Amino acid sequence: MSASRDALLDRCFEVVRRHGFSHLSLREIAAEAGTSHRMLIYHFGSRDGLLAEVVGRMEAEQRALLADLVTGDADIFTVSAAFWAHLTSPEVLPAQRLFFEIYVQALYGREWTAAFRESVIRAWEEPLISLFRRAGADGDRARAHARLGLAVTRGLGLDLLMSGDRAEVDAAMTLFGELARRDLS
Amino acid sequence: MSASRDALLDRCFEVVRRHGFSHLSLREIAAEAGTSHRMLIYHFGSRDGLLAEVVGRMEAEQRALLADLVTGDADIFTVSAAFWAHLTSPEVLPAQRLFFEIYVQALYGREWTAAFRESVIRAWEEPLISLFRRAGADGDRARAHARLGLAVTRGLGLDLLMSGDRAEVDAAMTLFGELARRDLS
DNA sequence: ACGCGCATGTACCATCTGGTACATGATGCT
DNA sequence: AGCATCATGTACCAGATGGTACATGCGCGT
Repeated sequence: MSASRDALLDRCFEVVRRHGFSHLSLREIAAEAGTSHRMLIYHFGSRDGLLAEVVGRMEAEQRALLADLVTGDADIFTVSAAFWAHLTSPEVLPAQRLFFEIYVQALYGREWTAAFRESVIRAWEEPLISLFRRAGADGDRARAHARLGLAVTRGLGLDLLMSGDRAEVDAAMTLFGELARRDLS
Repeated sequence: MSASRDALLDRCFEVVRRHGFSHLSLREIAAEAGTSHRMLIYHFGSRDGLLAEVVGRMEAEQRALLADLVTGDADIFTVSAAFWAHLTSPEVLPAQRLFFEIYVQALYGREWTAAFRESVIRAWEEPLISLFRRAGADGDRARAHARLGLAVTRGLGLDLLMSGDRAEVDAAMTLFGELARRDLS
């Protein structure tokens, strides 16, 4: 794809990451990204087209993160801790709002979220299950642990975003780590 | 407050519960509720005013539910099970989308979500903590359990809404129940 | 019966929306 | 040098948006 298009998408992604999208018009996104709405239509076809690509960018980031984390022989506890530390770091945390904003649009069945809908649960399932298997859980239990761990991460992430109570949310995550560890050994 | 206004708000709440709000204009909400946008402005002042009242309605429902659940001498496990059963019942589950949609708008600091922002974490904290205390956890641990339990409920609720995998999500919730119970006895 | 306040309809407003038409500048390939 | 492709600007469109002005109905207390 063309370089200018990529650069444009980068900038739009940054804009959306910072401000969200649901209350931003095409023109506002364009202005914030330093271009005209005409250009966004030209490159992405429509507002939804642009949002679909932005979502794609976010998915790609998540996949990269996942690949980064499960590499090598790290166990589930190490991976979880690194994942949580990453998600709640000051640079990444604000971007989590965007994740949930997209999530909600996906729940309403918006077409441009199709790819997101496919990946948001499934992409994490297999890698997590195999990590839990390695930690000693059998089939169904590993699956339940995977699902639960992901839910805890997202639920506590939401709490942290809303409340800002980092210490208390971290304490809850630590508690969960204890509970899970106890079950697996 | 006037009866017609209340009835109108009821209907708007139903509309929003079913379809969400972020992609609905004032006129569309009005049409769906069987009135004119003129009337909504008249009664609620503005679109945001209407949304603020809708959010108030949702908060009231949640408070009523909470009061209903913690009544009497039920322990935390009974309460949690009842809460989860309620949230995931076929009538209530779709309305959860709305909860998360409001949540996201609150994360972006929309003014009409002020009341929601105040209550969404705090209203649940104290009652849950005292339930966990009764179950044998001391101060900080009870607090961490409360926070974690709420996060699990919301995280798994999100998962269920997205994936529809009721059996697997229920299994994860059951697993969490086991883990927590083991810690508390 | 009358008046008053709540409720409602009609018509309008400026502004913004996503999207298009058309012309023109750049940029590189042959 | 000339041509084609990509990129971009300007101007426009029909329709929708939140909100307002003004008139008018309807029902109740007196």
